[in-house]
Amino acid sequence: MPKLKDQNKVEAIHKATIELVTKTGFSGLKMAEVAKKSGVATGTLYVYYKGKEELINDVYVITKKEIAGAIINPEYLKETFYETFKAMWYGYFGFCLKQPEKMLFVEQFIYSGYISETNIETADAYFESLNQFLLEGQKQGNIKEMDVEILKAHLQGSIHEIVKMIVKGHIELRKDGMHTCFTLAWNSIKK
Amino acid sequence: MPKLKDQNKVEAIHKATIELVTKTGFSGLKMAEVAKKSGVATGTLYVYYKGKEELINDVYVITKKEIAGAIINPEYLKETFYETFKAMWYGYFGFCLKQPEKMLFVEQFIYSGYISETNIETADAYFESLNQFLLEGQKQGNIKEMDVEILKAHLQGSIHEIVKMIVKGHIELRKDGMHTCFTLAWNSIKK
DNA sequence: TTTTATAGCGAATAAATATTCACTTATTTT
DNA sequence: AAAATAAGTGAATATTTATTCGCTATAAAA
Repeated sequence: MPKLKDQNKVEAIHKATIELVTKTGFSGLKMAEVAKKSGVATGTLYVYYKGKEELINDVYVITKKEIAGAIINPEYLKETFYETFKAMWYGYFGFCLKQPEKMLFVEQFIYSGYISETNIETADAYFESLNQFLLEGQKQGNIKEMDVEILKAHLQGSIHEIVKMIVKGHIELRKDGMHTCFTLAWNSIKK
Repeated sequence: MPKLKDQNKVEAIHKATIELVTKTGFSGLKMAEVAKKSGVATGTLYVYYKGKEELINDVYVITKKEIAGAIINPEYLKETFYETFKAMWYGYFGFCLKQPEKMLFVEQFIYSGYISETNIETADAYFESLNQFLLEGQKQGNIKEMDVEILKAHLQGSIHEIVKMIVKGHIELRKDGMHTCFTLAWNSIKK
């Protein structure tokens, strides 16, 4: 029987793809660069993927799932809504700070049309339990009664933009900096 | 003496550039498409610009200036900090909602490295008086005392993300929807 | 009204980049 | 240890896309 595909190579290809797309966008992603950065030959990329588009779609779904996992985590379930929300917020903020390239990679695709509708739906489904959590918080009177999609957009937009500024070096995050940012978020949504 | 450059053509080229970059990113921008969309020949683009990079840089600075004008406007100066802030927030939210492609165009360039350092500085200078306004609000005790860059990132991130969701059709903005969004913003920063 | 300089054109060319393919290498099974 | 099968290679090819260039049209000046 034959040689098997190397999981390390797959991961190296994914990592290189994410980092390069972050810098250049999808159209700017060069297969030759992905190959070089991940330590394989260009031809090898076509052993793993049909082409550039399939590669991107695959990485997109995997990354979205990983992001969902950074927000939705059994460990974050606490006694009160506030405590759980706080754990989730810190979980996601921390993830973005540690791996901003994944946050940026996923952001790239809002209007691109490169990700297939099916893959977008698959990825969105990972976030369903977050909706449930927020709706329950509204019902219990913990947070403002309003369109949950707006709430999520507001919270995510704030985190993403702040993290971007930190990564760019425009903001220096001090000791209590993360808590200050959390307070902004909580004060905006609490009832 | 010769024919003069046609200002209508310049504007058509800018408009086409913004709309196309929004969809495809800088690397995905095709000169042939810019030409087609703006109703000129590809060769004409090179009468106006040295090449793709110069075109992008030019449009970037112009668009950043326009965005600054949507936030910083003498008409927005009111009696109280709250009222002025509200006018500015509505001004910018309204601008993004009306011309999301300009918001998205400028967003594209955070990590791209396509905009020259000089042009970034030129563009950033347009926002200086916004910093002054926020610092004054902190001194007067109207809003939280914290890094103004974080404040701006938080507010901008929220607006951008909400507008993106509206434009994508994921959120439907009802009668009082804009006010709901404003309340999120104000509650987060007020003291 | 003639001259002249530049706008404007778009097919041709040059440059960049995705993909293929004939070949080599490694691993598993027999 | 030989055979078989798929991974892995990277130079060659195909495709896409930026830029150039010889030409025409037009507006201002003489």
